[in-house]
Amino acid sequence: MLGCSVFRNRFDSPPKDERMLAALIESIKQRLAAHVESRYGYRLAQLIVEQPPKTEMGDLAFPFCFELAKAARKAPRQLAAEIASAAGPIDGVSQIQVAGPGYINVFLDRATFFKQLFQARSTTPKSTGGGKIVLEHTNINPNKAAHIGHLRNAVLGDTFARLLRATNRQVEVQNYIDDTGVQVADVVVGFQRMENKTLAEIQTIPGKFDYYCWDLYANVSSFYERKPENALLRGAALRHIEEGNNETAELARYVSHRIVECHLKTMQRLGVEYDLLPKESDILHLKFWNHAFELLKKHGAIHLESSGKNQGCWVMRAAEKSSENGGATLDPASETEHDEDKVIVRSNGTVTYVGKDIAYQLWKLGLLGMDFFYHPFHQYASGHVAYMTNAQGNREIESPSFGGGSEVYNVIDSRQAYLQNIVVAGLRALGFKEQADRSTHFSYEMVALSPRCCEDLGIQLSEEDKQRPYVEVSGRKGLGVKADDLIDTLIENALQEVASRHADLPETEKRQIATTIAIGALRYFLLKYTRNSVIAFDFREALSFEGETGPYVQYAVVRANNIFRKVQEDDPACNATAVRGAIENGSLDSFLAKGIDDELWKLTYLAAQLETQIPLAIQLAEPAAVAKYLFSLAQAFNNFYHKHRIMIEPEPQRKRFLLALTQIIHARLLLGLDLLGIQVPSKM
RNA sequence: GCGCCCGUAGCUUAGUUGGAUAGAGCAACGGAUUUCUAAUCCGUAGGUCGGGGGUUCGAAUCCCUCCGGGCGUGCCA
Repeated sequence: MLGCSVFRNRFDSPPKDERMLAALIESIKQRLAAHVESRYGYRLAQLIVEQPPKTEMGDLAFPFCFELAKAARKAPRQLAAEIASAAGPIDGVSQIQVAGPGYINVFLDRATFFKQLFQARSTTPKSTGGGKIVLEHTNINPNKAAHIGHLRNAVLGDTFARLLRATNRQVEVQNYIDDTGVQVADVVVGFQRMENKTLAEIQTIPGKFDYYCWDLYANVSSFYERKPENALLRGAALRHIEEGNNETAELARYVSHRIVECHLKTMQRLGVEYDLLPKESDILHLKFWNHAFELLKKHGAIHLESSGKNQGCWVMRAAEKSSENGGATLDPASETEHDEDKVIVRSNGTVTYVGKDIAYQLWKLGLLGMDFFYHPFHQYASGHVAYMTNAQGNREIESPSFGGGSEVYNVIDSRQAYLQNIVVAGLRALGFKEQADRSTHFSYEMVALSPRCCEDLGIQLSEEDKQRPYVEVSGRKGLGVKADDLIDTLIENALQEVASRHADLPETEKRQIATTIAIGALRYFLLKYTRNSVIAFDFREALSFEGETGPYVQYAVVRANNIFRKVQEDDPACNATAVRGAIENGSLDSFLAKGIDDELWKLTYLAAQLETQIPLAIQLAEPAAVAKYLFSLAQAFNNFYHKHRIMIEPEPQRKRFLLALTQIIHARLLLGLDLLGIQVPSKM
């Protein structure tokens, strides 16, 4: 379905160096640093490399002469001139220039670079070592349908997992199921007390169960407000669910499992899959918490409060949360002022979510000395199986091993930063300092609704809310855009476009193309914003297929495929094998030696940068960096597409060169999109 | 009150961890298609980077302060 078959095996020959650009930069850096040290006796603290503002000024810029100027007591520009003339020659570098007030600008050998880039098999540097990474994302309360906020979480987490895996890291994706929380309890109360339904009756509810519960959940709030005694039902239900082995717990189990199935289905539409679904109920029933509780008590990480507002609770104190060694060094004078304290165990003996989360985090890092049982829960079309935890089972039956990660990323929205800090503080208090350092709260801002979006949805806003830049999504109020609705709308819109362009295609193919475009649009939309930017959701922007969107990038790939196909139809000798051959047997050397002009070099160099963008995106934990980069590459390619008609290019060598460049870009766009979880349709 | 985040063009935003002339998209206006399909491209216009002070060769980026907005600070999650 992707690309045309002729070009599929274009990277058959072994690569010279998989990390060609990164390796080249590294070797140039080392050369320059060594030169500076030997000549000026100065060791540079860090060697910053950047890109000059214009291609004509060079490919790499080194501003270190400004730093060196102080130590060497010379003008930066003079230093730069000395170094530029004395540092060469360097492999892969054609010349070194002095620029501006003292930059050292390096020009790469374009012909050599182009050939190496063409032959590079992989554009992702493989990291060495590093154990398993446990990546937790999605974590939707199993009591209602997924909404756009959940989609942002899942797409960020899924994309980050893809990026890590692309660099050869082992990643285990976990989707935590809070099946014993208040939100599930609320829906259970709704079924039992508002609708008076038995389990058997609930089982016969047809259609989208998550949608049914979405409405029910929204109505429970007003049910609680109606009579004070109604509100007491929640606590009772929660207690029954936690205890297990009763009718309420059975009902909760059915509801949560059926909704988890709905969530998996929704997420699969976006290409998001999981390895493990750990359930909170299993953490409780397997006494993970009891064990963690003992550890916390033993290390003095939590205290039983004997007076004040938290009397009878086990709390983690503010001082302990920030304490490095976990020792309680509280000022006795401030004993009564504990606004920052966090209750871990309530006075009725039940544990809060954070407490359970500490136990879970310990297990994820292999520090608990306990394990779940597992069973296959869901098999994907790919054959991949998502396992679910169990509170009982047979250890003899072979199941994959889960947990015990050396690093943990928790994809959780930024509003929970306080709680995430407490979880990490808990690790520190137990003496697991290194593990605490390797636990990352992968935080992101919420998806809110723009006032216009609320209008579109027919939601009445108060005058106050209308003045706000955005309105928060609220599952409790049923205020939000459901994920499946949004995806359906996107597909319908895309289908209209496809139908208008390709009326002759069979219906199933039209729908398949529309779906690929819709998912591409949605994933890109959720990824193009950096993590700490609030997305004020707006239908017009989310449904757009033009400008900075997923379909724009997909379109560039489709165009490249069209070039390959058309050119070969027109000139059978000009196929992928011939192009590769021309590069490898040196018959293009004379053309390349004449020089790749600035315009085409700029494009080549941009295409090479995918491999530096990936580690950057991982280091910053910022998938948006890859999305932004791909858009700029697609944009540059579209410009190229208009300027150069490859099919009618009369000069054979130039024609092969342009095709080779198109292949280079096509391969990077395809790989980059795949890392974002975006596929490319056969036609657009 | 305290803590964290944000403020860049009319709107939505990026900015390579302090570098050269702050980039995009949308919207607006003017152009380009008998084409490797225009879900595209080119051009025009639009910026006191919230205000002020500081740090230094150099600040949208770091520090201080003020203004404006958001989130958190639950025996909810």
